[in-house]
Amino acid sequence: MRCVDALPAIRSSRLDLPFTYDAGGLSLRVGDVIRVPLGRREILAYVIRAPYDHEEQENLRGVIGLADAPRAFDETGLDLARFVADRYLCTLGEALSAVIRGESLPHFEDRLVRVTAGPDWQRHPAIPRRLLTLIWEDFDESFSLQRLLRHPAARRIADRPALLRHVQRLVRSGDLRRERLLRKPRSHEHRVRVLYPGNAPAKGARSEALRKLVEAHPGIARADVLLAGFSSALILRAQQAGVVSEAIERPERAGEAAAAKLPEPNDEQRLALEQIACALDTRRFTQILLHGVTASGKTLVYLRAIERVVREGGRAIVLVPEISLTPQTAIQFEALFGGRVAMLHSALSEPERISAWEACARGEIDVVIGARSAVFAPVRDVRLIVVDEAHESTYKQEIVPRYHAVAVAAERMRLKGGVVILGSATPSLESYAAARTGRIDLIELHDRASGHAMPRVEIVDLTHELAGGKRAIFSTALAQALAERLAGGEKSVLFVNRRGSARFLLCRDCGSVPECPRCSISLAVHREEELLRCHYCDHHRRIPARCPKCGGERLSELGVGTERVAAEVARLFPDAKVLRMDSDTTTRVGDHARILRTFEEEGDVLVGTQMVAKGLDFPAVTLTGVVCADIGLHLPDFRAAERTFALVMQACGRSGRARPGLAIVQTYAPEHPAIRYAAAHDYASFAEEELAERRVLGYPPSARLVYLGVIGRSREQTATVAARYAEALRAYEIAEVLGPAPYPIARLNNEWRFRIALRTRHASALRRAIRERIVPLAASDHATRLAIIVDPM
DNA sequence: AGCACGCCGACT
DNA sequence: GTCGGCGTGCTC
Repeated sequence: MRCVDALPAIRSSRLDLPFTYDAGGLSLRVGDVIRVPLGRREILAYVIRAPYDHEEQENLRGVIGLADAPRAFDETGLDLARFVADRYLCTLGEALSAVIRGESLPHFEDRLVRVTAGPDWQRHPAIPRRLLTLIWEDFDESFSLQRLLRHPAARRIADRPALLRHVQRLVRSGDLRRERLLRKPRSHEHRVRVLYPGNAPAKGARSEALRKLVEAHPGIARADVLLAGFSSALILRAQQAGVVSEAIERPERAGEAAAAKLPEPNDEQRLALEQIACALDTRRFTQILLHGVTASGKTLVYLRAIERVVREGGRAIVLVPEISLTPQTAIQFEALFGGRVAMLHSALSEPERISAWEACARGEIDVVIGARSAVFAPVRDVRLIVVDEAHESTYKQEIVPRYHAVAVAAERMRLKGGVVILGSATPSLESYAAARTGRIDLIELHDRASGHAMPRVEIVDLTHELAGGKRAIFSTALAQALAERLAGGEKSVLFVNRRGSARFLLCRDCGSVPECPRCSISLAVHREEELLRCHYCDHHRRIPARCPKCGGERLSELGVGTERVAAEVARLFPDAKVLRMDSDTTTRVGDHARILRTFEEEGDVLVGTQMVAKGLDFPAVTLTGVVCADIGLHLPDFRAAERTFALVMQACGRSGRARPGLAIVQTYAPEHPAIRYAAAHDYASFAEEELAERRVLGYPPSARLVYLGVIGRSREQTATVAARYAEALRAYEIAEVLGPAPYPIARLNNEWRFRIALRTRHASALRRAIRERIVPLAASDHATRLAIIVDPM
């Protein structure tokens, strides 16, 4: 009999088993989507083992047929999902959800059809009248169950299980009829909306800028233009006026002379490229840490290395932390590789995203650029994966499947005998330690490609500065440096790693601080919106004029954020053009680029969170200030020092990229190694010292770390369950068990959270123990959830 | 995840 | 006596 193993297309932490069906005469491949019976239902399932012969097996039900859909994944995708499931302790189905573009696959949709003109109120005393009115007055005659469950009004009436009960009752009484519909999304040819210059002259500066961009890159993707900060309204107007024209095209192969467009590498870059070429030629798995100071020209190394891979018939993936921050880099790639490059970013429409993914699977794409999920792109013959800014924590996915893209990239190249390049100015200590011991190769770029020196860094000790009760945001040195730039027409960038205007509101009379009712955290002050906001859930309320506790009027705002700093600059320098960039001001596609453009054209001071540290490369910036380097330094997180070091290094790297620059770092801890060494641009010394510290404390890379989060509504119950898991693990003696202890934020969204930290040198044995002993325990506990975080960031 | 089965309290 | 609550358990 021809058997086939298939995994139900149900995303659940239960039901982790593949089922075997009778394949009949169907020819099926791994990743095909099939229709199969399961219990009394028909469901969709993914083939995870192609048909194989097996002696007569009883009770096997037959595959109904192939769903009319593109293949959901290929062998590589399945291998990577297996790796993720094993390494990060999730089910195969959960791991596959990262590999599969769910939107492009068929799915069953439950639909409800109204049968009666109106339900008999009396017959359904248990169903809220408002729900009946909603269904019979606001919904169509036929509607999807999903829509009802998501409808805001319905959610206000009852929670999901209750709504399902009510619906079931209406179905049974005959007022509603259930239908199950197989929805098939259509498959897309890879088409891209592109822009060409038109004949009409542009009117207006923005229109002119758009025309220039399109003239420089005829055939540029519309999505790239959006990302570059041009609004769709502006593009539409320019089209109507004939300044640009739009076409829908099938991307073409780039010209042969691709390499000729690239600048010549300098000596260091040439050496790096030779080493990469050697690694590629061995066709054996190699990881290379490309440690290059900011502005050392790592991008040119990437471009040339990829160009070589593609020239020899291979393909490449480029991972970037966040494309919207670096649209210019992305445009460089497109200019070089033309239609053979697929950019997976947030400005793409859903069909564009699907079509790009499918074009990868069809072999039309040589170079994929995207955020962490692009590591799963279904391209074949990948010989090189570049991870830019590889130390960034955005490569770790915070939701299930909680994978790290760098680990997945390494696994992918290990399977294929390819090369991973980890590019960074401040490598993670894990990768640096691996390079030091020779487990991965190391290439260093010491010089800025521009030839300019690193900026001079001044540390300002705020404990001295603010002695005598002086409370200012800017030290004398920073205020003066700002004044000088403004007088000289140069630009400044100020970093504050906190958004809003203040971290909390303090009553000077009774000492109380307004806290989030759902989380154990103080509410941040947002002056512009006049709101107190929780940065962890969406709770917000008006800023009170008096203390809600005691009615006192002496309310202070403590802990500065971007808003407050921007306001302070405006107060001190009323003529300065101040811009602010943080997640509050960059909610739409293109906002980053728009703010940066305004800053370049007319801005004097840019105030922002860490996000301004990337992709900002303006010659006129000669001053960067870190307003308070200590934010984050004392967090209960073993990476606190590493993060602070990286932030200060990045911040300093923004200054003086074309002229001599200055960086001022304000801190209460001037002697802290993270700050001292960053100011000296001395990565190696910082790494040595921090690695020694990690060794003593048993933190990565000296040991592997796993967090088990136990989360539930009841504080006592959650604590008890967590203690039970910890006890069970202590009995194993394969890991040091710390805790359980409350999370740094013990309550989030009305749920209590306890954490067990596990430190071990036997990671795989620990994973097995968790999988075999703790996961089943957690599955049977209804009051709590278990979150497993392997190798936390 | 669905959907059965199965066992206890309040209504026709 | 039924209806319907939700606790376990199974689905190739």
